Amino acid sequence: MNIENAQVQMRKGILEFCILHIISRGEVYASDMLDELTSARIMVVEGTLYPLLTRLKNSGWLDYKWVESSSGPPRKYYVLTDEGKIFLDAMQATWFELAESVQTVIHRTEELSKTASSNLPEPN
Amino acid sequence: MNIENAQVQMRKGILEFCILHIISRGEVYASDMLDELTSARIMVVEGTLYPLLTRLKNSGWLDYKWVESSSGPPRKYYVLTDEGKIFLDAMQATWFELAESVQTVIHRTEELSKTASSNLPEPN
DNA sequence: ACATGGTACCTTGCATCACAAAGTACCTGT
DNA sequence: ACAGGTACTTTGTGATGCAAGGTACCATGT
Repeated sequence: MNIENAQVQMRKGILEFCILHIISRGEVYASDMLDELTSARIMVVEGTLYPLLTRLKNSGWLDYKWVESSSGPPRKYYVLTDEGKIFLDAMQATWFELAESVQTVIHRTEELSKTASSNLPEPN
Repeated sequence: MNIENAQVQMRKGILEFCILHIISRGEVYASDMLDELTSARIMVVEGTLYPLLTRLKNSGWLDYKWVESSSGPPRKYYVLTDEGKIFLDAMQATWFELAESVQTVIHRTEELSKTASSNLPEPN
């Protein structure tokens, strides 16, 4: 295991949440999402995004329609279903709770590192 | 896929970070960690924690020593190695960047939902 | 000595999922 | 017809969370 791998792990699940968010704004297709995620510094590649979209579609949270493009092959434009909106709300609540839990852990470490310093050898 | 599953996914990777944080405070054994994580409302079970500790140990970020208990079997007390401290710092930076990226996505959705309302059908 | 219950750590097997890589298909310009 | 760009799809691999079951140690009561 290395740091890159750990960073990837940390992003899992968050990705799903961010993609739902982007789709909630209105109809978008995959390349739109890639641009948006990249600009938010959340790196994703096609091999991750397309299977993820298919999974969300099969779960009933997304729907799509084919739209002809004036330059290139047709595109799948995705929208959130009503169920998807409910799911997104639940994910957002989970995100805030998780962020708060992590903050709790970080904060407690900082608190304890003050009081616990008396147990450590003195610095040079 | 269901909401519970999605919540589990979202927690992946974060767990590793939180466990390193807890160990960074001083020597602890697995049950200590479970208590601490539970009190921060981050649910973990033994089947997750033990393999994770083994992985972190094998990666060189943790070390442990056996300590006799006055009541029960001996315990493995874990500490961070120097490499582990560096890794923890990197994980913490990643966490803050990730939280900021997610905040960017949420914020942009809120902004666009204001201006984009003119494109939607009027409510009844 | 033996059984029981509690604590602590470990292992196996399964399902999920990110990702790389390779493939398919459509459109435009020359 | 061919080349190049865009868009979507599929296959295979490796990592890993977790449920379930297992092993081992200790203290207590009889």
